Amino acid sequence: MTATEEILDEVPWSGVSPDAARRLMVAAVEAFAERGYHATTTRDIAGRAGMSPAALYIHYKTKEELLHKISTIGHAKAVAILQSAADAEGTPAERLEQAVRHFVVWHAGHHTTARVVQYELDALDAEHRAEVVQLRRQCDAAVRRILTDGVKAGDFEVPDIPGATLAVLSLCIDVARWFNVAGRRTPDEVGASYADLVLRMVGARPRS
Amino acid sequence: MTATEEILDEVPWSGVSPDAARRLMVAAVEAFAERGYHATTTRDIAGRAGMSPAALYIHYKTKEELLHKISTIGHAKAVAILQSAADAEGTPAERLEQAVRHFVVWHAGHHTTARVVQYELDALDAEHRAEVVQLRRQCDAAVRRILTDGVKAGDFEVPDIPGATLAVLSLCIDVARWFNVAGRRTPDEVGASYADLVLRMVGARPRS
DNA sequence: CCGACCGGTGAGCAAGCGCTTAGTGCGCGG
DNA sequence: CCGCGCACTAAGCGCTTGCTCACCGGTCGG
Repeated sequence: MTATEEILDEVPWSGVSPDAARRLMVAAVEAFAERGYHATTTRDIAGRAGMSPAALYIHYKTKEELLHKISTIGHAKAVAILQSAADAEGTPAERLEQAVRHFVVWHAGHHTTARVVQYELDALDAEHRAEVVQLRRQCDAAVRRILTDGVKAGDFEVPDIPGATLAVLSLCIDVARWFNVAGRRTPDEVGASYADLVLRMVGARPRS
Repeated sequence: MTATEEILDEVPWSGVSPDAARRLMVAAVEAFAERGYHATTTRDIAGRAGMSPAALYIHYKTKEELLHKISTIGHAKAVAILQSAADAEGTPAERLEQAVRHFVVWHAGHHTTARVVQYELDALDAEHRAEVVQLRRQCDAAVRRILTDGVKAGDFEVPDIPGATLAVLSLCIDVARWFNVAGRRTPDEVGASYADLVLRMVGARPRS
């Protein structure tokens, strides 16, 4: 099994139990991704899960708690993907290639989840948002570490490492916005293409 | 006056009249950018404009019409920036540099407007959304034209022109999401930096 | 000097929202 | 075969929402 298949096979909330709570979470992810958090009603979520509106409140205190749980699970996965690439063996170019490819494959393959995770952050209340922002900083740190290593080794040519880190993450994250299952590109293709684009952005010397 | 200053000086809705309608539009842009379309109430918009809730409906039929007008004006500006760069004299690299720089300067300098324009599209009703999607296609066409010219001239090395077009626009658009006035970067700096990154992405030969 | 006009207001309607509560059906230990 | 616990529902509460409407005050042509 390839790393790509691993990323796509795993349903992010497979660890959520009981079954009814998971069904509600899946329904919420779909609804939030389609219409946005504020435009989604608790009745809509419960309806998609085949339950009455009140059932939601047996498993979650509020609608916002649902979003918070989704966001936390999603961000944890993002951090795991990027840190795993940053910690991997190999040249900085290989690690950056892996980071971007896996990160993009995840955003494309799970674009409904990713859309919620990346674009509904403002709907969280202050405390929960602060929690999630911490996880995002870890994403930033992982990418920055790879770039720094590459510059130190003389493999990358990057005048502004924080700026380049931001641009790389921004490029990958925005995949969740435009990726469309009906489109011609598979997650794998986008991942490979984006890895190539990013290596060029950081001025990686072609492998000899 | 530099092109950058021109882009930033012009308030996008300076052509909106009468004065009260413009004040309402400015208020709506701020509110939509801060909290999102669905989380913004008509009372909030009217309040920011210093008017009663009912005043909104003298100048706009619905809250959605306000969003539609904002979106149309914003997209028209985006199309103008990109087409102007595509039509400009100069090498493909120079035209691409100008397109990205001006587009990014606009997204950073008017990041509240840009956020609404780029991220609240789904809140439009079907007919209005279709209208705006047409304008977005023109953005795509302008960038694609520059890339095609560059490849034909042998100046760029791009294996997948539609894919690269998408990536370039995606990178620029996402600036509206993360750009923060309190941050250290000015719109000009981000624009210059992003133009450089994009030229690398398309494998532009360094100018001789 | 007047009355038509028009941008703006105060009050409020119908609908829909997040969430609660009293009650129901069902599985399971004794 | 009973009765308890619990996941779940029907009904609905209090509130906010987008939007409306009767009314008001300043301006201006005649």
